[in-house]
Amino acid sequence: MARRDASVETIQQEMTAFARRARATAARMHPELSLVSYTLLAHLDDQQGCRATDLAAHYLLDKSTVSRQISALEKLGFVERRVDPDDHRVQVLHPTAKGAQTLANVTASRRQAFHERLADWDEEDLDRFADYLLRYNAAQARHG
Amino acid sequence: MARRDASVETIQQEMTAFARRARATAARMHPELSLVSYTLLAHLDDQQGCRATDLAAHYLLDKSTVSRQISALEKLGFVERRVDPDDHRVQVLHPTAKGAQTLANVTASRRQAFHERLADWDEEDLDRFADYLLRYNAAQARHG
DNA sequence: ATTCCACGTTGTACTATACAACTACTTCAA
DNA sequence: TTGAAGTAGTTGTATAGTACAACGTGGAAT
Repeated sequence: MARRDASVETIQQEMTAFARRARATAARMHPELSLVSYTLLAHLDDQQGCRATDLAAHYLLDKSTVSRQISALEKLGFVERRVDPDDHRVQVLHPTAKGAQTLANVTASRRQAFHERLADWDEEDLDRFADYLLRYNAAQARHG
Repeated sequence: MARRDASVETIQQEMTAFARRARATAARMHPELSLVSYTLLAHLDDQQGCRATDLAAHYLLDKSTVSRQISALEKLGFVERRVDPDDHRVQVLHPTAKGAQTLANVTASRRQAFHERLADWDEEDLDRFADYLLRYNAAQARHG
């Protein structure tokens, strides 16, 4: 049991340390797109457009937070709103061409940073690490 | 190379997803001690006291940020300042008895949450996951 | 003794966030 | 078919965390 406790303790400490740094690191690397904006824009790109409400539900954010983030992305010309013809309350959000391009640049640069950090890992370790993270996040989603 | 790319992509996505949620989760679980306060207080406890400058260096925070965080912890009665007799510019920071007690409570509750999330993992996986996180964070510290 | 450096605080500004109150629109049921 | 209830989104307000710049005070070195 002692070994198990030690592993859990390390996992907790390291996940916490990572979380503390993540925002600042992202901001330093990509001043043009904060971690939150990046995530929202990536989701729009991925889903081929969706509603603000969907973003809020998916990322556990208040709808007012999403509303303001989307306004900011719109001011930057990265997102456009298309009113749903079937329901005039709804705005379907899409990345603009410019937004998609910026997203692609940031994604490429993030990807490169991760590749550099993980350059000396062998494939088996990478594969297992990815699985562990998926499993951990899924458990967190279930247990709060 | 495709498998390697896929793993890196997953690691990136999952680390990002985790980072986005961490603060809010911590705030929900422990309203009395934010993630940042918790971390700083834990460091003081761990180090048997240290300077504000040391905290700033260790956590890559501006000294003004640390100053305000420490002020808040002091107002809550969780931290006390002892002026260094050898250098009157320096305040050595220590958790108070109350601060240490609160820290112990939060730590216990965090530990339990992690244990629950990781309950169905076997020991070998936990051990490897802990190693991977250490290795990842060490690499991030080196490569920014 | 003067200049330079280190430690910490305070003023200011910005971002992310939540909650509550509101408007506009849709749906459903009497 | 109309009125009640619910949904989508915005805006007002407040808070936390953060950085940068300017500052005061105290130590160190030439």
